[in-house]
Amino acid sequence: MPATTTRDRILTSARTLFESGGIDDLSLRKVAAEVELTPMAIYRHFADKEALVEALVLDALDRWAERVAAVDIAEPVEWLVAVGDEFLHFALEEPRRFELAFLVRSKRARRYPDDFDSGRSPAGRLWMARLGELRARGRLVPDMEPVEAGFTLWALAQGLVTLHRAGRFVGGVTEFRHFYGRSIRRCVASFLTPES
Amino acid sequence: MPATTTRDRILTSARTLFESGGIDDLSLRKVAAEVELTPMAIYRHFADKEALVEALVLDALDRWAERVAAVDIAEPVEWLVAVGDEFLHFALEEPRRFELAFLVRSKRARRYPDDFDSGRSPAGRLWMARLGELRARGRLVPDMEPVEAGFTLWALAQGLVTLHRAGRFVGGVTEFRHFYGRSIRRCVASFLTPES
DNA sequence: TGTACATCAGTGAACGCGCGTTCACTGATGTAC
DNA sequence: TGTACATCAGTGAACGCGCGTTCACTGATGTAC
Repeated sequence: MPATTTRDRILTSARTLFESGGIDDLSLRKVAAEVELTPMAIYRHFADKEALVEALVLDALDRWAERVAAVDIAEPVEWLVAVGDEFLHFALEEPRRFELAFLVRSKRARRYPDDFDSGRSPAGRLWMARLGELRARGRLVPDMEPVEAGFTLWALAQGLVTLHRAGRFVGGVTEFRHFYGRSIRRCVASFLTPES
Repeated sequence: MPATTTRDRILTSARTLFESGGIDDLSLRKVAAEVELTPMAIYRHFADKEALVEALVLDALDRWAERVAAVDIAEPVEWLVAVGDEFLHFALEEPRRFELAFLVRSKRARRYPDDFDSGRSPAGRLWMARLGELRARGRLVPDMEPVEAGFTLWALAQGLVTLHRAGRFVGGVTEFRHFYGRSIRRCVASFLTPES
């Protein structure tokens, strides 16, 4: 038998509920029913509903950091493209966790440029490092700061995913993947000076 | 005295409520209170709440089409950049209408690529025309379809605005405007072959 | 070794809220003959 | 010219729902002396 704490079981249920129907499907009463507890028991473990959601956001941010850390490519440009792909996979495979990490307004959300300049964001630290490397090698276009390049790439990825999620892209997922891949590559390329 | 119909007064109230607090602030009961009618009177003019929201979406899409149509610049590249700016202004000046036009999932939403290829979207017709012109002049990068360029630009703009709305951008609005402008210009430039 | 007490997870009933929508209706206005 | 009737905007009460959170409580477990 797994030694899960009640707190963990609450979190797991909350995540499951959120995954099935987003924030509208997440109510303390439903969580309680799944965990087979009284709604009030939840208050023993979380101050209120907001605190529970914050915990879910943290979990989602961790998951994203994990995914980024798992990208094992040395060449910085290829690494950036691969992380761009990872962003899409995250959005497609765990759409609700993606939503928690990137769409929900939360105190835990990362902010440009402070959290990235300061390395407070684990995932941000990684892409800042690659972009910094490129800059050191003189491969970034003049006047292009690493943090600006990263944020722009992020915005493009997020925009594409948002439009896809909002049903603005008619074709199937495969077609969207290709479109997304081309866009990201083009965007990365536009930051770079041609290799000598 | 203005000859407004009850339907119009309902729509106006609904828009006002939506503008103040988004979809959560929009209830038939509140609309009714503002119009000084019974909630049930609304059903005389709209089938149900969803129909009312659809009407708001249509209104927002019209507003966007209007704004795009008002951009009076002949040179296609400059026009594209100006429309990119217009997108930001729309988002900042009428954030809720922007939300209705670009973030709410709706049957009326424009879809890539059908609605743009077919000219069903009034705003889309305009940017397709400019990009088509650039392509005819051989100014688009090889293999770049006008509709793909347009959608990519849209995605970048939407991503930047989404991140800003989600509080991911720390600096003030002015700083964001500059960042946004640079990104859009770079993106447009990346679609173009250098002028001969 | 036994006992008094604090801690802590969880209960159960209730409060007060706002929601979309149903149903059967009223009363004024317009229209056909 | 008068009358019967249809149309149509709007009313008012009620239904049934799910929500977050309050309050006072129970009963088991651990701990200090």
